[in-house]
Amino acid sequence: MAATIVATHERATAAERILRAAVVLFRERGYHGSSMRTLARALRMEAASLYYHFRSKQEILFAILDHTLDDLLAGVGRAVASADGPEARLRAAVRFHVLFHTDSQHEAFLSHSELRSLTQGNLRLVLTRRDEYERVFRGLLASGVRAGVFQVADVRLTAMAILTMCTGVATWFADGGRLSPEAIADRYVEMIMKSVKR
Amino acid sequence: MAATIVATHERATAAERILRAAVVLFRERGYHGSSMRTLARALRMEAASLYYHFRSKQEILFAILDHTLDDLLAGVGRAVASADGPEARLRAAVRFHVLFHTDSQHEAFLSHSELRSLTQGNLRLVLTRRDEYERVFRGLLASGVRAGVFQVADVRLTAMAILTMCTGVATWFADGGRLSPEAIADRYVEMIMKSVKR
DNA sequence: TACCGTACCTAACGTACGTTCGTTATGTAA
DNA sequence: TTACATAACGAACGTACGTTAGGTACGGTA
Repeated sequence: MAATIVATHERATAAERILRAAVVLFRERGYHGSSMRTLARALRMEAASLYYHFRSKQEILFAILDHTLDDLLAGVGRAVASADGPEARLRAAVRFHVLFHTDSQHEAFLSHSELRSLTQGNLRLVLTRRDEYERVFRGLLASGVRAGVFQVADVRLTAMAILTMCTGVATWFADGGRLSPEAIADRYVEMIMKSVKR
Repeated sequence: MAATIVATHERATAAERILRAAVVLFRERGYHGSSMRTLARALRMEAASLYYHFRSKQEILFAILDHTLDDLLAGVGRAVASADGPEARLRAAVRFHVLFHTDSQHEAFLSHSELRSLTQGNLRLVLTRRDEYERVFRGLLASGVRAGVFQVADVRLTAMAILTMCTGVATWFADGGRLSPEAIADRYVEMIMKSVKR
């Protein structure tokens, strides 16, 4: 499945452990609601020690979002390449998108909710690549329309609707809840295909 | 249309002006990223003066979310009552939901993004009523399924998908952008109806 | 054995936070 | 004129913030 920020199994480096703890903390209390001291406490360190691994709190947030975008772009690329034809490709892309938002739920959530906590320069870097990600979905829809298999009134709007719908999964999904990630992905794929098919 | 927190036209009371400025500020920088001094500056007051109108910063956030839920519940009630039959009712509810998220964009955004900044007691109050709102949509879907006009694999999941999709509008909608609120609402209604119809 | 980089520590810096206090100016009713 | 309510003020409280400086223990390498 989608790679998380770090390999979960091997012995993680200190920087990786910090990023993972920060993801959980930022998700729970938000970037501005989390302090370096709280983050350090979760790692049984002192706040000052964090500065050996990261230059600033902002750099930690940016690293999280940057790695998450790496995974998103690589994952959707793999998904699209694994299928043929607009319909199968959109299915694969949507499926990946949903599964990413359950597997890397917290990272994915932060990638949307904490954009406003980025400095201007970091925000630009993140937004550029997020646009790239969105363009993939617009492209899939457009080629399906050209091929005559999809019927959508507005490609841009539909892409946005699909993405925000799946992105929303990260806000309510609960591990061990009623539905498995696979079941959710399957149903989301069906709903979306039904609504875009000619 | 959906009532905003305060009447926009008449002379607003100080408390109303504070809430409106807080909505904009919290939306831009988040609750924890906004200080009472910054909020006061936006209103050309001193931070201390805010405490004449509100007991605490938390009370300001809660007031915003509480009023927003008032408007949401009242609005969806009106929408549903204005139509007959599961299909027309769902159309009306979705339409209202989308328009609320363009008209009261910032309030709506905060109602989702700043839940985690509420104290435990305030969170409980808000969540209880948000559940009530969600139940309306589940009820509409379920009665459509019973009537044989809808076909959905999982009512709960579909309701969640619909709501988060429309809620997402508040994250990207831009006043004066390419599409009017009405156009967005119309298209969202069509996409959703297409995906739930038998 | 001497040294060096790694990974942490304690202590402190200056700043900003939410909030409280006592005070003041203005308007209104008795 | 007195009395009170309203709505604001400046100053200060104690606490917490992000960050920096300087020091220490340790494991490996020359």
